[in-house]
Amino acid sequence: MTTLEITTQSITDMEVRAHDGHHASLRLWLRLLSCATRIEDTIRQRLREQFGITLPRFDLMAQLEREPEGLSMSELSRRMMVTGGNVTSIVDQLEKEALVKRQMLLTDRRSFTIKLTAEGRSVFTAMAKAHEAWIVELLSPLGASQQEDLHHLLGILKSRKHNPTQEKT
Amino acid sequence: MTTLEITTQSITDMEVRAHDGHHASLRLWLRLLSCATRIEDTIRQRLREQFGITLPRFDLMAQLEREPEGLSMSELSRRMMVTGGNVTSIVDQLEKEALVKRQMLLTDRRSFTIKLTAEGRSVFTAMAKAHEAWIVELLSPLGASQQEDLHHLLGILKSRKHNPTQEKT
DNA sequence: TATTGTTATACTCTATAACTATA
DNA sequence: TATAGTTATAGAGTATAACAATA
Repeated sequence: MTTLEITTQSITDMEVRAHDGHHASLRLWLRLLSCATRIEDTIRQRLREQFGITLPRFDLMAQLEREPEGLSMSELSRRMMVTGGNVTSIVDQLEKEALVKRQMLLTDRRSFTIKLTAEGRSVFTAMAKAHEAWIVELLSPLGASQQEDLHHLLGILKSRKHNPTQEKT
Repeated sequence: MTTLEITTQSITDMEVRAHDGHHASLRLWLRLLSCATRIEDTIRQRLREQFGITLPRFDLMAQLEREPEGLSMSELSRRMMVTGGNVTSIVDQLEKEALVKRQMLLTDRRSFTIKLTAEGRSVFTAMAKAHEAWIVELLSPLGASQQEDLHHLLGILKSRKHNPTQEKT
């Protein structure tokens, strides 16, 4: 992409080389972002059209699906990386649709456990199946070994922690 | 990631293999999404903290920066893939800050051309420079040749068109 | 009639901060 | 005091649809 052409004038050869590397990184980033966004938008749209659900609600249900014992609000907040108030509203909506339930805790009356309802579990299973098929379809331009390569490269990229709230150097 | 474990019981070996491939695609997708989101969030946060600007406004300015002749509202809408009303509000905000300007068109009095102001251009240059350095930093876990590999693989992924509003097969 | 752009409205997600109840 | 969760508020981005002006 040429979205971000540099406007610097009169630079040396070394700087040119550095800028070339910079531009390569930029192009890579724009391509990465574009791939991810396009797939995400497709998923988002299909989830809404076919199941009347949003991605955050789907994600919250996915968190619960893998934890049959349920999760507390604060744990959901931590895992979904959003603040508590937002979890409250997402859980409210899902509870209104009887897809999840709040369960009192005997040990701590401030807290409770969020679980999928039976219906929530069954609905989620259907959604997850469709979701998985969409992903397979959308990634299909890449063969299996290419997907492995990509997985590996992204693993390296992911390995370095980005902690924007704390990192300073 | 194991976010979306399948709950199907009693499946045959072939189905297991298919599901393994499916799971591999899912894991790949979740990793891709996670990498993109983490970088994007970091960029978003730094743009706001250091320049008081949002990503869509930055993106709109980037579109204008590469088109010295300016762009119409509808062309901006097309390129940014958002509806017209949203472009109006983003341009309104940028115009209020004197970073872009609307310019009357003599040939069509319904339309006009959006351009960066001199200040907008200078501000954008500074932001783009910082932005580029952030990208270089955030992609630095990967070496140059790994970045090339990643770029290539994503190119393949991107090549297949996803047109969610039209595709039907 | 079709197109350009604006306005109005509504919805979702998000963060922040004040608040209640409990530990 | 600290923690769990809720509520209230505000802001951004988005889509849809009705609208005015012009082509």
